[in-house]
Amino acid sequence: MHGTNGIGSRRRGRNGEAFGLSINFGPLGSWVGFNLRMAQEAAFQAFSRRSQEIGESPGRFATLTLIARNPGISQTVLSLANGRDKSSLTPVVEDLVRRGLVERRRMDSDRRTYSLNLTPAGKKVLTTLTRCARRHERNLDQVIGARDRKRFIQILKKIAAEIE
Amino acid sequence: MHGTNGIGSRRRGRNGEAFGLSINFGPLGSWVGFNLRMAQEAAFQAFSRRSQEIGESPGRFATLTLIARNPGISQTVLSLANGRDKSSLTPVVEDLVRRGLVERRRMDSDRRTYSLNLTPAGKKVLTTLTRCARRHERNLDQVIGARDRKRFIQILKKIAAEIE
DNA sequence: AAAGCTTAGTTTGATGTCAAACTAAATTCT
DNA sequence: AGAATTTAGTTTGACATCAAACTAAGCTTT
Repeated sequence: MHGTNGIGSRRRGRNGEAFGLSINFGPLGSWVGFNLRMAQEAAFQAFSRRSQEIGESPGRFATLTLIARNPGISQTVLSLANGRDKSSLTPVVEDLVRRGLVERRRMDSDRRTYSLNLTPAGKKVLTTLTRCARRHERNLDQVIGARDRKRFIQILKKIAAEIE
Repeated sequence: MHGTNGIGSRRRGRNGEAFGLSINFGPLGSWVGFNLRMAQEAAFQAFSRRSQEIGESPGRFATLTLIARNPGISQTVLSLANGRDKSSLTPVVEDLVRRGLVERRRMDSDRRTYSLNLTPAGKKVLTTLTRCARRHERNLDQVIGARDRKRFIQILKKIAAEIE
């Protein structure tokens, strides 16, 4: 605490941490919630820039990966896996289908359910996006350090799974 | 990697991690970006629920804290500290002023700039919110574990500051 | 001191998101 | 079998956010 936290000290980070002014963050500096948000935002922005360079929206990446890894997955399951509400998925899938990256057909067994699969074009786009994501990850790894990386991810998973 | 990651195993988490189905997360499971997003989302939802119980929006909390700790702060600096675009702050400040939690007056030295301060009512609300946030943090601490907490926050800060 | 540049904040338009209401299909109950 | 309930996906309405264009005030340069 008095851990004012070093942020106001001199950085040229992208979003919120650039200023020579010294800000008093009070308790925020030592709270997980706030730092989690700042880190997530920064990482997202970084990936966003990268993926826009190759003309794709960053949000499509997890969606395409999940479809690739779980062929025939339904929208509801996909939205759960992806941590978004199913209603958010509707326009995303629409867009992916429209652009010919995903194929979507009703299940025979249950005609409410859609079955999603990547098209060859979708696979190709995913390959490109994955390369891009790998560079991004390598970058994050450098910041985190190989020593802490595994533990760090473990904690993130634990938070996602267990927080009340 | 083969760390398919344990998520599909059995959880009742709030947002995206509840399902008995086993999903193949592919590389996502071991990537920082994805796990960061899932953790942030879960933590945010948890705090959101708590703060709504006391009738406040979760986003107001950091804003009020920063104003309290930096009396007379300007909107631009506040938005930087908070990691949001200055344009996002406009309606937030409007709302806080309207509800009598924040006082905002033009600076004498530079009449473009606003000078923000908490009103007594604002201080009171912040006290309540802070109590609520402390409970939330205690909860997070339990999940993270005292041993790793400090290092974990350090890494989050590092990501926020250094990621390209 | 007038012209041009910079800065603080607002407005506008696009996105992404959630939650609740809705539709249609499937299942369960009696 | 018919009614009631559940489930998959869509629609709608609210909100948060960003980025770019804008306005007004201040600063700089000549």
